[in-house]
Amino acid sequence: MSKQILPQIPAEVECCAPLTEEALDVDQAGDLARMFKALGDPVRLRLLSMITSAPDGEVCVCDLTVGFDVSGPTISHHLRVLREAGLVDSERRGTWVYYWPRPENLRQLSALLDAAAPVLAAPVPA
Amino acid sequence: MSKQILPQIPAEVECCAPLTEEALDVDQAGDLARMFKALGDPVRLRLLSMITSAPDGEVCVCDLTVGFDVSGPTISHHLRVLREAGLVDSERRGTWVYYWPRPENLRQLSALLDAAAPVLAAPVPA
DNA sequence: GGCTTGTTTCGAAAGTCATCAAGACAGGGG
DNA sequence: CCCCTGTCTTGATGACTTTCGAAACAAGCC
Repeated sequence: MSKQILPQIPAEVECCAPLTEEALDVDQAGDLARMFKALGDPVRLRLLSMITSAPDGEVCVCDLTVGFDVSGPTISHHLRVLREAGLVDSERRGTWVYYWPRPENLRQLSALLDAAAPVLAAPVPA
Repeated sequence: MSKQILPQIPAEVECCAPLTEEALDVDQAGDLARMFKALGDPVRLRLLSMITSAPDGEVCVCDLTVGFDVSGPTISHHLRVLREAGLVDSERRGTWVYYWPRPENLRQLSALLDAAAPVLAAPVPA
């Protein structure tokens, strides 16, 4: 898995001017938006949460298909989107395929949003 | 839907772990996915970064339209998506409209991603 | 009142996405 | 070797998104 036939896994995006100091440039915004877009679907968000909350640090696809009202191919499609966005990685071991998170990219998104939330309580106009 | 084609997980075994974890439930995933989806566009990400990095804590729309290759109506559309997702808020004051961030929701997303990034001791399979 | 500038809404064209069914591919076991 | 189960790819389709120009709305100024 993680086959190179499919292009464009952001290996690891350069880190990372704090959002509070300077606005994103166009290239950064493109890479980051692809990761956020991958999170912008309820099925994918639940899949990721199941992957990241697995006690073993990885999950078999056979455990992911239960509990969703969508077909197997659709799950597979969403897992591919998550993988190509750089949020998870996967590997076939024997009969089953396992997925695990890529913490470096998840943390990058987290740090970006944390920096985006103003520290001082904003003097919000009424 | 599609329940008919989901084969029951074989009674067996080591593949299928408990799966009774604290994964997101369906309602949470829907709300959160709407916010992530709003971030999943490069133009919106740059808009948000300009809003959150503003020294005054807010930005006039007239300052946001410069620096983008898209038309005014398109900027307005993206700002509305960010506002309806709960990531920013806005107000008209006289001639101009101002936008500012909503830190509580930005921090919620940040915390979610931070929790999703495993504590790095995870024995990631080779 | 009418003009000017800033912002949003409307309507439409082009592109992207989620989803399914059907079938292909991979690996284990008879 | 063929079959069975698990997972992925293909191809199609309906829904949604991005974007625009044109028009509407809002507020200030002559």
